Amino acid sequence: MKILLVEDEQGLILTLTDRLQSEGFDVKTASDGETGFSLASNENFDLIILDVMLPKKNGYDVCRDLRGKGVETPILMLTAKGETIDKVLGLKLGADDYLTKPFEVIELLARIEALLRRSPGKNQISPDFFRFGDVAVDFKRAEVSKNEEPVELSAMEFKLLQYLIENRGRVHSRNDLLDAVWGYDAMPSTRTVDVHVAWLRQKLEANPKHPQFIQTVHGFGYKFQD
Amino acid sequence: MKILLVEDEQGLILTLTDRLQSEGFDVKTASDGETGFSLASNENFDLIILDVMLPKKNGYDVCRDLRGKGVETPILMLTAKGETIDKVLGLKLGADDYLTKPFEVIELLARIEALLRRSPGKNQISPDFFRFGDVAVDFKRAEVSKNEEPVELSAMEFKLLQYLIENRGRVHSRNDLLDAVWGYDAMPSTRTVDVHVAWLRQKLEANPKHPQFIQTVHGFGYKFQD
DNA sequence: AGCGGATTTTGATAAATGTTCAATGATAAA
DNA sequence: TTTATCATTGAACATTTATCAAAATCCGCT
Repeated sequence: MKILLVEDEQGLILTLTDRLQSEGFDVKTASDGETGFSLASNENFDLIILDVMLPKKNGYDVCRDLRGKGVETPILMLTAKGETIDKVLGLKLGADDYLTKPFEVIELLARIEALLRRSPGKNQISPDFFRFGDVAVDFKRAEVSKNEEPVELSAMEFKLLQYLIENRGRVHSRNDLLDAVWGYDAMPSTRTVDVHVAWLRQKLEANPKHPQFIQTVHGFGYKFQD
Repeated sequence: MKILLVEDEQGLILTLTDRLQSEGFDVKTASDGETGFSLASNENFDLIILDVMLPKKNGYDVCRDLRGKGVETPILMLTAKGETIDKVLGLKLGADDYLTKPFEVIELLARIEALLRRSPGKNQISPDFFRFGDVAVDFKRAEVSKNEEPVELSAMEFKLLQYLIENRGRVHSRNDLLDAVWGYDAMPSTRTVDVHVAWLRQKLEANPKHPQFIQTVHGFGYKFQD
């Protein structure tokens, strides 16, 4: 589980990062609003912990703008004491929960747990469904749609897509893909994978020339990133 | 499987009803909260799809009150974009899942399947009558007619048709079909299924060369889609 | 049991569809 | 700018599916 912590108080960052990591979370931090916003919009977190008072861009703005961009990651806001009115504001802007400083770390953990538990789909064990951009993939039915329009994928295209999605975030060399998806044993070198990747981009990406999800990692191979 | 759809947007009602019915569900609709509530409390549904914004009584209230009355039918809430906080509220009130508008219909289908799979008494009742194109199938009598003219199907043809219809929408590999319809254990490879499919198409499709209902999914197998 | 017709299976071949490969041009790193 | 890597294309190639008819099987009947 990946958590983004947006907080400027150095001490709190250390305490929380430490504790969260020891709870098994993968933690990234940003110490100002702008950095937080860009991290949150470019990477897929399971939860965002967002302080209200931040340099450059305050928590409310970050929250509102993320929601405006369609980011649906649960957000837990941290407000300073006496900002009662602001809690409501935070919730209106799309936050999912809030916590008033100072707080007990254990309470934070409890709320995190609650938020992660109630975010459906995210913590699904066997994802038989996946959505990215305006593409929807149903693994059970071997069906893909884009903006409600069914997209026809060949069997290989579908298998490749499935593999990339199931192992998203990681880079796969062409050979790994040939091995994992095609079952070929280290065929010397070939453009087969490239061609299939190109087809997938053609059919699924908004702008195939500049793929947003099916990315190439120069010198290494390909990866899926949402 | 009976689904109650509580939604006030006429267009969405049509789209969803249509699709859900073609997936084999028995769909009833209510276009305001009160009607939805009374239908849900008086009849036994397997699933309720509940919009949040509704005339007369909003989705939250419907959800809370149904749970308060002891109705345990799984509820899938539809929230408008940006109502993030409301999702949580919905879950607190006893909803089982939610989906944010706009969504891809196949995502809704996937979530419905997941919810139904989770729910206990999932003994599916297969209808004893089915219609597609100008074909009518009577499962009880094992009779098929096309344009009122009786069509003679052999036993195997009929069983295959029935299986495809009862599991419509899903793709079945030849082996799955051999297993499910013929009861053969993974016979190596055979043209049996193909031939039977061809016969069904010959007898039932308007244009057997370009089947409208009994479709082939290259690389995967066959599926029935209406 | 044996016969005859209907049904089912099978394998061969044709048709449709999907995949691979190598050449070429484009792009990114050094 | 140079070099390495990647994207794209179309034609050759491979696989999968449709169709057909012969062979095998099943089934009701005597």
